[in-house]
Amino acid sequence: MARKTKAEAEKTRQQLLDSAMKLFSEKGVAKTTLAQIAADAEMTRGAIYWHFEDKADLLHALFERSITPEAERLWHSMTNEGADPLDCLLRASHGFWLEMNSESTLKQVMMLYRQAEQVPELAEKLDEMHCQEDSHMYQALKMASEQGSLHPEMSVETAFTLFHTLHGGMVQLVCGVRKCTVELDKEKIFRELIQGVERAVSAPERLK
Amino acid sequence: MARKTKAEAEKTRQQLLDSAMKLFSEKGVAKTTLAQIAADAEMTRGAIYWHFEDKADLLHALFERSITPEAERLWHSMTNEGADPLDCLLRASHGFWLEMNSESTLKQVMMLYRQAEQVPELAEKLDEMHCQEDSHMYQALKMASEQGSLHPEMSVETAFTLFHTLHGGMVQLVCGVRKCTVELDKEKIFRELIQGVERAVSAPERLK
DNA sequence: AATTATACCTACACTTAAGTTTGTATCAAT
DNA sequence: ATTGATACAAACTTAAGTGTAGGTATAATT
Repeated sequence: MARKTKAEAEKTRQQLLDSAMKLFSEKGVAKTTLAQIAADAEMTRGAIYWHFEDKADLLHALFERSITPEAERLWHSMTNEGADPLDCLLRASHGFWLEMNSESTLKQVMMLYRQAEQVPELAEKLDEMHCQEDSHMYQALKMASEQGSLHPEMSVETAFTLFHTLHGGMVQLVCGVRKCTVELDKEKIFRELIQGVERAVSAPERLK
Repeated sequence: MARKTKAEAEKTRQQLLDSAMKLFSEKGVAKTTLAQIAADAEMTRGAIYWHFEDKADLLHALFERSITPEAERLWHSMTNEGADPLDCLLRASHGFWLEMNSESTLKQVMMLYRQAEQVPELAEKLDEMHCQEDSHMYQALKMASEQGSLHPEMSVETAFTLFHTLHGGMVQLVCGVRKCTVELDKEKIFRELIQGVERAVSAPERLK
């Protein structure tokens, strides 16, 4: 076997990316070898080295393909024009948690995020994206604060930290090996959690 | 150079553990070689293989030395007999965050926790410890609930998840490569955060 | 139809880090 | 004082994974 048409070549490239995404997010970048990826895609390492320069380049390509779009989708849901900014954030968080808890690509992407921390090259890129996300969230909270939606003893920075930390914790809870002893109805818990967070950040008068 | 007295040998063993702790928590277990550890301790790998069976055994010894004591210290602070359980938890969380934010051994230990996830051997042991911690936190919250300290729309499970997730998020925030764009007065933020969490979980009448 | 560039596969060389063996200087005990 | 056990160092072996050079069949180009 040998040369294929351009379309076919692109298809194998995508398969390689699929397999890489699967294995990287499952076992981590460090513990996944190029041979394993090639095997999963029913190719050889030769194919990988044809389409990508090396392992880092492969990871980079994965970012370009799936992560950036997911990130954009995420913060679009946070900044729904017109609507109440605090409400948006709460809804977005709720949606985020629910989606993380399913077998979504978002979850896979988040798994990759964690793995990418190890690779300095990509850690920078991640930081950039995180900065943008953070900035959007911060802006939303600032708007909420200016509208008087925040609790008087809850500064914008604290509210930001609360959401920020909760998100990180959720990712860890779902993606991490860290099993939680207490298994229960996630849907209900997430709903109650959001309500709790609302009590934490909202101005009293906002909680009708 | 060669044989030393028992005291001296024990000293090098401790130095090896120190160096391992330092490098493991800094760069991760996978990316730290035994040669680097030996070099940092101004020894050779021979010394490591004398005192420990292999890399995993070295990690295991690190756990025995520092992690278990730290864990016990932690959940003792959560279950202060007599005092209001919810108050205990809130105080413990506050202290945890403050300590995590300094250059404490607790922080190093938490860094190790994250790294240990990669090693299946240790992941189990970690799970055990986490289960105990979880169990203690859960019990404290259950007591609080029975005393009517929890908000009517906040189940024990949800409160548990909130603390659990916040803790995980804090660890990630402090230990992770994930830099936070917004730098600010941590002391103030932590204080406000705890107050926020209290509003989230407490029964209305408890917030005099 | 002949040629060239593409899209791989195969095999091997190179690197890195773990693990093992051997050597050796010294402490401790007889 | 000799001997054996100890506490390492240094050299060697092994294994795994990366990177690369060469081959090859076929699509694309002329």
